[in-house]
Amino acid sequence: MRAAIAVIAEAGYLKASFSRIAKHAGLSSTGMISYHFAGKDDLLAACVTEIEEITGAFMQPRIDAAVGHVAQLRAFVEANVELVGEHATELRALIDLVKNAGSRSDAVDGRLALFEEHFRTGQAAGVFGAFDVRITALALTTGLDAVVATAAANPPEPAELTRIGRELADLYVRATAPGSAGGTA
Amino acid sequence: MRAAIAVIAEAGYLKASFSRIAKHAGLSSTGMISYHFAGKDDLLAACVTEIEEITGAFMQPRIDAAVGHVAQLRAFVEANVELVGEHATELRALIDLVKNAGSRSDAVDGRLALFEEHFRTGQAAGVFGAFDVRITALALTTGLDAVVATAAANPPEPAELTRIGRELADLYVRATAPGSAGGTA
Amino acid sequence: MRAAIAVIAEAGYLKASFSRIAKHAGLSSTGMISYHFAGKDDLLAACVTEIEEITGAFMQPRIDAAVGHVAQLRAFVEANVELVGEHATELRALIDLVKNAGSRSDAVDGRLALFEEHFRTGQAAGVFGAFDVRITALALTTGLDAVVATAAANPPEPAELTRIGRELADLYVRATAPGSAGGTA
Amino acid sequence: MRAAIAVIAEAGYLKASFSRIAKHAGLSSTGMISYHFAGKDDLLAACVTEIEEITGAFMQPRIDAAVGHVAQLRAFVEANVELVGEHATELRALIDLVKNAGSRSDAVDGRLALFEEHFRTGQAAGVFGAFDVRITALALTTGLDAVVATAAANPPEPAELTRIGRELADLYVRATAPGSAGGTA
DNA sequence: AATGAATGAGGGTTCATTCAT
DNA sequence: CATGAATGAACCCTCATTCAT
Repeated sequence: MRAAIAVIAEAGYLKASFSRIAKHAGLSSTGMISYHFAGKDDLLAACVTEIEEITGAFMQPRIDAAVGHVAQLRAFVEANVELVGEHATELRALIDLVKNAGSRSDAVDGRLALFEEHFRTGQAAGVFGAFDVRITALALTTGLDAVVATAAANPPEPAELTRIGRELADLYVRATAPGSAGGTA
Repeated sequence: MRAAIAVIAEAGYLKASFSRIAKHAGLSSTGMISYHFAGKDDLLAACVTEIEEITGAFMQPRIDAAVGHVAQLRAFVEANVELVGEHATELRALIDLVKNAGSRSDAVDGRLALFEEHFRTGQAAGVFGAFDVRITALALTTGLDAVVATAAANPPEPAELTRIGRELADLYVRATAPGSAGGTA
Repeated sequence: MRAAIAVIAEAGYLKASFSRIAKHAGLSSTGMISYHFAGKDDLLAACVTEIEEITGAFMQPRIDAAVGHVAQLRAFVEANVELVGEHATELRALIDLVKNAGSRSDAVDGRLALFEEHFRTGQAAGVFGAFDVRITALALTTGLDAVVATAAANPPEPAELTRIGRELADLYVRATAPGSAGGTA
Repeated sequence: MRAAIAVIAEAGYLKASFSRIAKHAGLSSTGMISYHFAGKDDLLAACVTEIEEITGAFMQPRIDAAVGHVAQLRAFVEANVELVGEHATELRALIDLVKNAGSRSDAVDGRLALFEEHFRTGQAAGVFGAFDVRITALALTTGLDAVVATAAANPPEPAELTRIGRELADLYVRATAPGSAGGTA
């Protein structure tokens, strides 16, 4: 399964065939994969779960440590970007998996809903502007993914990573801030 | 080639095989496709070009009509979202193609560079904040794509489309505006 | 498709894989079979149809030439056995296909129904005894198949074939004749 | 081994893989099956033997109780059909095994030889007609199998079972009776 | 007696591509 | 411009068998 993740990260979802995974795992045939997993979907779902545990273990504490809706948004973004420093491979795989989801996308929908809810309660608390939460959540989560994916493609140094995270967080904080924004001109 | 676009939009990049495209085009064999196009990459590249001409014809005038960096940013976003009303199929195909680009992505890189340059000159003119142009361009273009893709998946009414475009443009204008940005809290 | 029939006849239904059929047909890969037929079931159904046309062309005239229910029963049995002389391969294949039917068995059910109906009208005409038509039809058709299959396995000389047909027809005529039947001792 | 019989009866010979049998037996691996049996043929042969002991225990006494060749033929047929009431599963499996015999068919050949010999001695005793014993034995045994198989597929009530047995026995007694049968018309 | 992992072969199917017609 | 047949590779999956533990 580590092999599957590695192959997806390196060769991409499309090329992640059982053959390639088996070879990468040092197996002589694809039979063993079918033996351990009910099918390709099963394997991929297992990968998603595994990776999410890893990323969750990294990100959750940092998010919980933040106080207030804005700080938590910032923490989420920064933690996600910093994650590239420690789990670039897993992130590359995860993003590719999520992109070609089709069905296995409980995760992605979950995060979207989480953002929406976060924005909604933040708006009620007056710390976010009066934007459409669905559209905003969608745009910002996918934008975040793209930045993470790009960073994970060839990971920069930690300092640069921190800078990217802060830049993006700034961007998102600005975008969601209340105040005198967005007249038609 | 219209058939190819239709198939990609309906069945997705992954399932867009020559057989399926041929059937959709009323051809009884895949031979003709190989005859007209050098290979699969060639066909897909041609599709991208074709679609871009269509979208360009729609968007370019609206962008050109806008005056000033901010208004042009807004025009780009709104035009792109409104495009869903007239070319949902093409947009679905294009976004799927771009997602699974790999190589054919001159287009995507082009748009990214365009955004970066737009931000840079806007910053020089003092109408945008001092953000990192690369990160911002990346996050905003992909976020835009996601919103467009979601809208194109099952297109809403024109009025709703206009609203979505304005919401997203507002978000992006806020995100790129100069001023009192992103303190750590 | 002739290859498929030949392989089924020689190697049996179980071993009739696409590989074997392709090799026997002089094809270099199994792809062509999947190209011409929607699936294995499709191929096998086509074989059944093909064989039934062949056997029908041989048997039907002889059955039609017979007058009366008893003579027609005899004609059917004898024609079926004589068929071995000219189409042993096809018969072997057909019987193997029918044995492992599962679904494709319109044919087998058809013949069974035909026998039942023939017995029923014959009983009404008073030329057959008062036996249960379903049980009788079932037992006699499968018995016929077994004799044909055995003969087809290594076909005897025409004269012997004729003898076998007459013997079996005699047996069936006796079995279905009206009169002093089956006391418990 | 009981598991093997059950699986063959339910899923059919074709689908009776070691995996399925192991699962049905509550084993977590197929290893144990290969450990206990030399191979698949060995397992299947063992199943045949096992089932034949069961059926023999039921049928033999009833056959022995009958006096005279005709009565014994009747007893065999009726006992075999009645067996469905008590061992439908085993019968389904046995018939499937015998159908796809290939090699393991000592049993089936044995029964055939037994019938032939029974007919021969009966003919010598003058209680059977002058038919060809081989052809007759073949047709009647397979016909019997088909009726049993159909009954075993979804077993009817005991009374109906008795009726079927008697009907079939009547048929066979008639078919083998001596006398003025089978002129060419 | 039982497990779990591994193997190697074979299964049917789909694909992009080629080519004579 | 179009067809239809053919190729060779890759795909996911199932199988019987083996073996260390």
